[in-house]
Amino acid sequence: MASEAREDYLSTLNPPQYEATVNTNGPTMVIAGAGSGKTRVLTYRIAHLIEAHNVDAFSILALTFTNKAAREMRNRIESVVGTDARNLWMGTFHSVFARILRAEATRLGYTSNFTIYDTDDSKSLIKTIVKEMGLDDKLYKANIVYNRISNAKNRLVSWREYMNNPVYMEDDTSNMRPEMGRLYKTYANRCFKANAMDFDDLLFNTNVLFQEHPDILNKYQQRFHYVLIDEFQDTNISQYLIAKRLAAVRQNICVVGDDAQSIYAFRGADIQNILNFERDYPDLRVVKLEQNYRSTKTIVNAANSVINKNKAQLKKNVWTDNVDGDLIELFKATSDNEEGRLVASAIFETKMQNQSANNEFAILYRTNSQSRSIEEALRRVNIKYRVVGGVSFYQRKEIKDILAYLRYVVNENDETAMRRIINLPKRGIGPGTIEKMVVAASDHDISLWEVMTNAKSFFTGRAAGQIEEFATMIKSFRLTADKKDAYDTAAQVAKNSGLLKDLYEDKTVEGLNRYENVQELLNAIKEFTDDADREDKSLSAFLQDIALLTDEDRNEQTDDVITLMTIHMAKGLEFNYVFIVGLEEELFPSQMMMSSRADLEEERRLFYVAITRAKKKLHMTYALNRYRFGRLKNCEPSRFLEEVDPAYIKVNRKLSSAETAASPANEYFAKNFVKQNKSNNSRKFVKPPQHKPSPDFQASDTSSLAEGMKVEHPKFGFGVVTKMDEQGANRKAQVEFDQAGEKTLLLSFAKLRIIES
DNA sequence: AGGGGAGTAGTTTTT
DNA sequence: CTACTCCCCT
Repeated sequence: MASEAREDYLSTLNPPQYEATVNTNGPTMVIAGAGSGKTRVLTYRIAHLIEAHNVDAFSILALTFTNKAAREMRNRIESVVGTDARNLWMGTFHSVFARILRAEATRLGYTSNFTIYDTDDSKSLIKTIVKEMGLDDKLYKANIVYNRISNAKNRLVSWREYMNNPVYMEDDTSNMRPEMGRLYKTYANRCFKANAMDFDDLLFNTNVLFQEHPDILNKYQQRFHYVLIDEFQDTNISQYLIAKRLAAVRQNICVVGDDAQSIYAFRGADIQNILNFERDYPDLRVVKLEQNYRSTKTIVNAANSVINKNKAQLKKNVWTDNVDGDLIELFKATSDNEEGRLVASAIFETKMQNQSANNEFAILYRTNSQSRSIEEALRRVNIKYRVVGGVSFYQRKEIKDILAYLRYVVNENDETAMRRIINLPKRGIGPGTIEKMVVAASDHDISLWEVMTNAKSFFTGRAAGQIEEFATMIKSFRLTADKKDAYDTAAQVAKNSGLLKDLYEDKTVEGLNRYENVQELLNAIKEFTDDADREDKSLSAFLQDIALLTDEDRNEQTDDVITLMTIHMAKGLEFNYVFIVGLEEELFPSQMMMSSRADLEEERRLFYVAITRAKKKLHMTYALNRYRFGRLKNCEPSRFLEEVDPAYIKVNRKLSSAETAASPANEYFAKNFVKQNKSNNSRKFVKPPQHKPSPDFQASDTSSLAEGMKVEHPKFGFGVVTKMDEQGANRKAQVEFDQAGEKTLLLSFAKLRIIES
């Protein structure tokens, strides 16, 4: 089977795909539209390196964004080149460089079994520090502080540079948070003392390592002859610099991405990387993949009509040879509950008509909290589903509790883990006592662990004895960990710590569930130690193994179920039938993303990603009322709905409720969308009168727009402003167009040329 | 120290 | 609506 693929993998490629696959040397950038065979190119390129150029798999470094993507790519390469694929250095940035950092940890003053803090760990440490420094925790919220530090690290700004940078300082002062720099410093020092790195440190410290230790950089430059990066649009500066340094000698760097699908700017991803890339490598080979093999013409064209509204983007023309397909169906619901019912019945109908399986469907939303009403509706009609994401297994409290024990057994300096477990189950060691320990440690300039082992000599009271008892227990766990494998240790910890007993005695439904979860964790550890191929079965090895895992690495659901997930989670996936729900202002686009153009464009890219997940048919829904914070709020349809070329949309009137709130957007729909109650498959539709913008059309500055002015709109033509609605960011104008009738336009968005004042 | 009750703030996305 | 914090009482 593999040999067959071996022979003709090249013949299946279209010309640009072929070009991107066989030109393996020198810097290359592949701009790949949605569904254009991006992964194919990447996998075949690697396969080609191994097969045709006899490149050693050990010298190829391929970096992806998720573990899942790495795993799938490795499997696909394996099906072409065989087991050689296992020798590839392939994984997420975080996992690959965590591995390198472990090997070189001592050069940076860490030990090789350093702990990796996840976001929760980081935030709880920040909370502790804010409290210790006596700062207002309403002002210095863990989220805000964490994001600020994270952004700095992702731009490679150390705490020292941060505190010396007047721009940051002024920024913080004007935000009433002048202590941010000190928090960054303290947080960084505490992580270091705890022998711990957070997610951002894994990249930040790799940069430090390569910068300050040229011999190490050189070693890895010699090792990796080829560097490939998937989802390049999602990389941040820190990640880009690592890759650039590694490829500096041979210049064999290949990046694949789609600027239109960049949806992680909030996490530091920088579209600028794509532009910098062209600047950094003048003799760059750029290949564009523009043919979409995934979706119908309707879907591809509708998606294009949306993404074209963005200003910041590379020129690209995504097209397809596929059939026209069904129109996009738009449902209006009166409430989130009705939205769920509409979706459920549409799924039911589609299944009946097309004999389609559950796993051909996906329901996509902006926020996880939207799944609830949908789930209820699906349950009512007995459609099986699974919710991807949300609280993952490794984030569950009971799992984090056990893992904190295990982490503390491995790393006695892990302060965050210690704080989590020292009074769990209750041992009479409260916040006051912990405070005393911290003071004693800093007074005598010793570690917390040293204080704990001799608690009675530092302070009196009943708690001191409890602490020593706890320390003794941890010591016994460490003895076990030294001699036995991960499973034996974990089993002992679960039993002797008292955690398992506490859970066992809780006979509520949730309690039972938690108990089962812990058992499942123990099973996972057993599986780990039973793996014959594994050399290191220590607890430390297990913790390293799971530190960067996320939920989807565990559930290999092959069941025939519908998938519910956020749009972010859906990136890279495809489904025959896709439902995008909750298309309402302030929800999608999210109200937190409406204040700047850049943010709004990111939301639009997110919408683009959602649309392009669909192969055969797309449904979109919005609700006029929705529960938020337990209160019923009324909502307006999303502006994004207006941005889809109406030619590709069919408004479903049969199912939508009769009365309409008189919102501007509703009027827009009433006027612009053609009602089509029968013939689902009809590809004929009446286009609304389309205006061709004047050749010299240019959007004017609309800040002084007033009633009575004559304007031109690129699509609606000429008209007169009949009413202004001045409301800060949501400034709107009502315009009576000669051809297209009356429209309400959002001025932050609509392009208008003022013809006459 | 810890449990219970009242009050309050928060929901954007994730390696 | 829920998860978290604060405060009071034992």
